[in-house]
Amino acid sequence: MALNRGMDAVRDSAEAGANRRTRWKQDPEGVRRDILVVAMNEFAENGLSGARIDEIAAKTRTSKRMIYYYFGDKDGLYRDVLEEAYRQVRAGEENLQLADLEPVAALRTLTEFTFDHHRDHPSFIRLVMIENIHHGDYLKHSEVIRKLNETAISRIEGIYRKGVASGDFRPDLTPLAIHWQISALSFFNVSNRVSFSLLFGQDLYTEAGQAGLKAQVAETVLRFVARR
Amino acid sequence: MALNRGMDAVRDSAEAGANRRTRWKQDPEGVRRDILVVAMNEFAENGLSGARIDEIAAKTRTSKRMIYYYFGDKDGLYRDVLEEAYRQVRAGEENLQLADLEPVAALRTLTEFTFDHHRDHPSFIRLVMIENIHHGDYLKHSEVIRKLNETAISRIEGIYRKGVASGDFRPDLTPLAIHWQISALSFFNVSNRVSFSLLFGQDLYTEAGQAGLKAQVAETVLRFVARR
DNA sequence: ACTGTTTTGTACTAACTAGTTAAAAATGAC
DNA sequence: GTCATTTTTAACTAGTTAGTACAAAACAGT
Repeated sequence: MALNRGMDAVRDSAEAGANRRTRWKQDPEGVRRDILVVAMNEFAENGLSGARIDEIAAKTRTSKRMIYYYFGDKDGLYRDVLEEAYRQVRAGEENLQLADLEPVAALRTLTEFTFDHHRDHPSFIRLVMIENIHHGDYLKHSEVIRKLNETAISRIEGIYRKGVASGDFRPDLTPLAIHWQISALSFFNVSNRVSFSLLFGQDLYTEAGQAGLKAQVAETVLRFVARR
Repeated sequence: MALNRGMDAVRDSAEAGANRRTRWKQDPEGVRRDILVVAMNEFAENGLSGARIDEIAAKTRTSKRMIYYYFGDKDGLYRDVLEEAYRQVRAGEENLQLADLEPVAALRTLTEFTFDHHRDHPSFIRLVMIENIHHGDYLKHSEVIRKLNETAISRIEGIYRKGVASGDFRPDLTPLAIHWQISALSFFNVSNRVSFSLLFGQDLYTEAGQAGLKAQVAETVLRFVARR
């Protein structure tokens, strides 16, 4: 029974990646990815010390042995999960085309996109929360992640420059400050959803409430950068 | 050696509470409080599953046995820590006197106070983060905490009403929405400090940076509620 | 068929960790 | 002095958990 499940899984993932014939042998990449996906959920759900290797193993198509084969130990797995999470989220941001828009519209679009994007990636938000609780011990040692974040700032810088030039934006801000505002409001909406709705009611987290909140956040950011 | 430490500790806390003669026997309240303080730090620092009862016990003046004597189990201790944290933070907010101020000044004062207050209570912020990661499992079951939060909203409501009446504030907002904004910006500053400064530099977290950020947050809130 | 890589299963261990037992001593109210 | 409450000490248990040992099979390139 357990043996059958294992065999089928291997066959499935082999078939899935069988388009290209002569590259890899079985499906090491598939197995790695399978483990990463499951581990991301488990770490996001339970924290670093809360997540259980046996539980992760049970939810993969493969075995605990393979986790150690590919990731060494729990910390190694967590580190790779974190990097993968950042990579996924940043990859999703690349589709944005803001160059054609006028600055006000561009900033509104970017803010609303960020709001939605964070909302659509709660596991990522939770991993960032967890990493903050751990004082960034793992973020510190990942060079990969730092490089992924320069884009965010330079994207805003482009919009902001145009806005100042056109007279729509006030000239005394930094792109970093604007990014901080957008991040704070979009992040908090996801990170503190549980406690906020528990203490102050669900109104902000209905579909209508979220739509209103998104509009409110966009307006806050626009009012913040607007010339007086 | 360990014995001496234990004995001295008892004597210390007994002396500390020895002003009133004939009330309590030894110092059960003192012991409870000692444990709570240590446990709050440990839970805030390491999370619920990351915190170790033995470690907490070692850092108190008393013993592991007493933790179970007073709090039953780990969950009970965590629950009491959470309630104590909320009580402390809300108690600190009571000194605020905003009734005399005009609405704009009152809202600025409240926002700046909240910004500082969150910054001065990182352990509380971390406990809220942890509670959010645990889906509010413990917050849910605490009736004490819910009651502590009605004040926050009604305080804002008072200011907001006056501001709308005076024509300073626009009339289409709810006190909850304003509270959300103030909370989001003040909370994020503490909760995401590690990851943000790691990814985007320390500039916002120097003394000057924080002063600027506080002014910026206050201005954001004021622009948000201002009439156009 | 040969060979190195990938994959699996099972059982194991060594450390850790929440929680307990049990007995005794100190304390203070009466 | 009696007695219930509070406090201490240190060993112990039972369950959990990260990580390993070992043996063997399936696979793919040659």
